[in-house]
Amino acid sequence: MNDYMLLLKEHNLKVTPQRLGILTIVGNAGHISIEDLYTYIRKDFNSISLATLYKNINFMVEVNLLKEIKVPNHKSKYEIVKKEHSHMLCKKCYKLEDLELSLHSLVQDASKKSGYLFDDNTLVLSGICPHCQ
Amino acid sequence: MNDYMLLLKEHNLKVTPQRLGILTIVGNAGHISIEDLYTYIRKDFNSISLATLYKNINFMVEVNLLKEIKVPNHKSKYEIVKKEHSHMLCKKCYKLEDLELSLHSLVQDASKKSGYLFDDNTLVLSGICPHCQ
DNA sequence: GTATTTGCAAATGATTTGCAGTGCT
DNA sequence: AGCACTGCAAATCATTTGCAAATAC
Repeated sequence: MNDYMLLLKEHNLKVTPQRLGILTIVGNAGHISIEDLYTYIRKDFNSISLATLYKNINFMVEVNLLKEIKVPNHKSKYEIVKKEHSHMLCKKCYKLEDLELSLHSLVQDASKKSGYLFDDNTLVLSGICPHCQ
Repeated sequence: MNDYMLLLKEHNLKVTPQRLGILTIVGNAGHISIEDLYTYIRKDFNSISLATLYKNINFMVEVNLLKEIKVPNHKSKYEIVKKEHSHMLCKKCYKLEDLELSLHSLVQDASKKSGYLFDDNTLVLSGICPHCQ
C-alpha cells in the first residue's frame, strides 16, 4: 500500500491504476498542466482517455486532494494539496515553484480594514528565475 | 474628447464606438466577466458580436489597457489597468473588490531568498464580505 | 454482485479565424 | 484609395456528457 493509495482512500476515492498514475505524475512534476499530464500519462496508459483524465482531476479537486493554480497568462496547473503556500512563476521558462512565506499578518490587516473574513489566498509572484536571467 | 478616448489613443488603439462602450462598462463595473460585459454592451450596441468583443478585449490586454484577473473557482474578470493592487473575493456573492496593501517588503524578501527577479504579482484573498456575513 | 470507473463518441461551451462589407483618415 | 474595424458564419480548442463494457471492492 503506497502513499498514493492511502491518499486516495483517505479522500474516499476508489483506487484505480489510472488514478495512481495521475498522482504519481503530478507528485513528481510538482505542478503540471492538463495537457502535459495527458502526454505523460499516455506513456504508462496508452489507452487512457482525456475524458477519464478530466473526470478524475475534477473529482480530486472536489475532495481537496488536488488544487488548481491559475497562472497569469498561462494555462492552469495542478498540484497535490499540501500546506498553504504561495508560488513563483518564471515568465521565460514557465516554471512554477512553491514559495513559503507568511501572509498571516498581512491577511489579518486586510481583514481588519475591509471587514471580510478570509479563509484562503492565492499569491503568484511573476518574474525571471535565476536560471533564465 | 473624453477620458476613454484619450486612453485608447495613448495606447495606439483607434477610437470606435464599440471600444468606448466596452471601456465605459468596464470602468463603471470595476471588474466584469466577458459574459456580463456582453450582456450589458448589447443594450447599447445590440448588433455587436462576441467576436468583436473578444478581439477588442484581447487588443486591450495586449497593450496593457485592460488586465485579466483570474479568480479561483470562477470565470476571469477584467479591469482597467491602474496602480498595482490586490483583490478580495467574496465566495458568496462573487463580488471582487480592490485592496491596497504593500507587498513590497514581502516581494523583496522572496526575491532575496529565491534569486528570482519579480516584476509582477497577483494576490486574491478569498472569504466572505461584510454584507454576506 | 453491485456500484463505480473507464474509454469512446458525441455534445457543449468558449474563443478564434476568415472574409466580405463598412467606415474613418 | 487604403487600412483597420465590425459582424457574421464557420472553425477550432477545451471540457463535459451519455452510454456500454470493464473493474474495484
